[in-house]
This record gives sequence, structure tokens and C-alpha cells, in this order.
Amino acid sequence: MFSKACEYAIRAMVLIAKESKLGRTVSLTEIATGIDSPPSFTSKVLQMLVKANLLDSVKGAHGGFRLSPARIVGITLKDIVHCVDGDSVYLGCGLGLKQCSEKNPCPFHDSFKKIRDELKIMLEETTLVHLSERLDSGQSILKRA
Amino acid sequence: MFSKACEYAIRAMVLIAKESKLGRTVSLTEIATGIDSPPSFTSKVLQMLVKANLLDSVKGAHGGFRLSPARIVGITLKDIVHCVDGDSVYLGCGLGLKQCSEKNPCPFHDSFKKIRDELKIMLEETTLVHLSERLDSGQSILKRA
DNA sequence: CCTTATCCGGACAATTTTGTCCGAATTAAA
DNA sequence: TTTAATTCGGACAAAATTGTCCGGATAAGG
Repeated sequence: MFSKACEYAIRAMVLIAKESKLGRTVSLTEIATGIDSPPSFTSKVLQMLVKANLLDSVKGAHGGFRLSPARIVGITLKDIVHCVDGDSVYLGCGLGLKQCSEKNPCPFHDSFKKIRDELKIMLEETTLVHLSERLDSGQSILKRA
Repeated sequence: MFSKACEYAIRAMVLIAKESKLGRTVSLTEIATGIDSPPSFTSKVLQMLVKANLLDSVKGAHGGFRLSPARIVGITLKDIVHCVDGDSVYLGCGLGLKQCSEKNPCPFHDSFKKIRDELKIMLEETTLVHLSERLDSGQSILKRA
């Protein structure tokens, strides 16, 4: 469904959101430990998010990553997925046909479009607030126990 | 969403279903041309389907691939996807967490489960009959025009 | 100013996915 | 029986994705 890079991106952003709400800045090491991901690769992914202006980084000692309150409220899963994987997950044809469209549909265009649209809506409606809240309450996990 | 291999598998099966209804056996060359895919790679994918007993092959001159009427009716998208990509598309965690479950959910387990379940149902309900009919009627395409 | 902790960027490496090639086995038809 | 058309299987190659390493830039704190 999503690439590894995108999975790490989402998990990292949720963790950063959680810590940012407490006023903390989170280092790469803490993130990689917290979401159980390869540090160097995670670093690349975070750089993508920073460049796309979805995430703030603080250089130098005691630096790290953080999210402003406005961003925690405003950033959706769709923003993150779009940044890392592009929009083919919720826009592309299920059979990989570039010519597939309403007028020129592949055989399961209609049934698939329904799923894609729901996925798109879900990604658009889910913000970092929603996700990080479940972490706070201990209702959910970001890595294996 | 699906791998290239899986996309080719689905497109090929729809084409074979369409031709099999007319009593024809379809060669690899015809399939690759008909669905606009790399022949040798498509061959590998078809072999997977044959081994999984989802498809019949006829060796030797005038050989090729074909589907019995019973299979055209019985085989669903889920069968094909499961054979080629496994079941992670409609069963796995959206964040790639193996420990994710009802009792130990990742932050967007619930919203994602809804999508996955619908995808699963759609894949289970869609058979080759449905897909090949749309080809017959000229309502849909398997490659670029 | 110096040291230390951190992000950044580029080069590199490993792994997985995608794709190619060729020879062997099989079968229809001349 | 020979030839041609085909699937099958294995080895190989290319490309994409995932992951590592290191040196440079930046900033805090003594």
C-alpha cells in the first residue's frame, strides 16, 4: 500500500507530534528508537518532510525535529503520503494503466475508484491530532512492544 | 497498491478469459501484445498462476493459455492478488507494524481497517466474468489505445 | 574559542522488484 | 521424422527501493 519510506514518515510524524505537544524537540536517534526504524534511512525521509515544509528541524546541539501547534492540527495523512509516495495510491489506476479514466476505463475502474475515493477521504480527514491523541492515551502503538 | 507483476497477472487473466469464452487458446505473444506488457516477465507471472492452478497451459505448437468456463466464473480478483502479491494488501497493517492488531492497534488501525475490509470484499466479489464482460462490450480497455 | 551534539548532503552498498535471454521439453503439422 | 511453435526453468541483468557511512555545517554550553 505505502512504501517503507512512507510508513516511517507517518510513524515519525505521529511521534514528533506527540512530543511537540509537550514542548519537546526530538532528535533523530530518539525517533528511530521510538518507531523502531533504521536511523540513517529515517533521516532521509525526515529531510524530505522538512524540504516540503511539513516539519521543522533545529540544527546544532540540542537540535532535532518538531511541529508547531498549527501544523499538528493542519497536517493530514494525505500531506505526508503525497510528499513521500506521490498521489498514485489514491489517484492511480488499479491496473497501472495511465490511459485509464472515466471515458476510457479499465475493467475494474468503477469498483476500484470507490475504494480509492474512500482512501483519499480518510487520508484527508485524518490529522496528526487524531493520531497522536491515541498515542497519548496509550490506546495505540508505533512499534512492537 | 499492487505490484507490477500483479497488475500484469490481472490484465492477462481478463484477456485470457475473454478469448477462452470464444474457445481460443492465447499464446504468450498475444497476451503481451494485448495487455502491453514485457513478454518474458509476463511469462514468469503466468507460470505462477499455472502453478497455483488458476490457469491452464497447453504446451507445444498451437499451445498457449486458457481458462475453463468454470474458472472464468469462479476465479476472483482476490485469488489472483493472493497468488502473486500475498495477502498483505487487504490484511496487513497500514503502517507496516506486524504487532498491530485489535488489541494492540497502531494509531490509524481503525480507519484503515475499514478501507482494507472494503477492498477485500471488492476483490472477493469481482470475478473474471464481470471483468471480461466489460471488455466484450467495448466498455473498457486493457492497454493504451 | 573549543568541544560536543546534532542536522544535512552526497556517495556508496544491499536488497527487492522488474525485466531479459537461452536452452530444454513438448506437441501439432507437414 | 523433421520442423516450427510454443511453454518451462534457470541464470543473468537492470532498475528501483531500502539502507549505511562519512564529512561538512551549525549551534549550544562551558
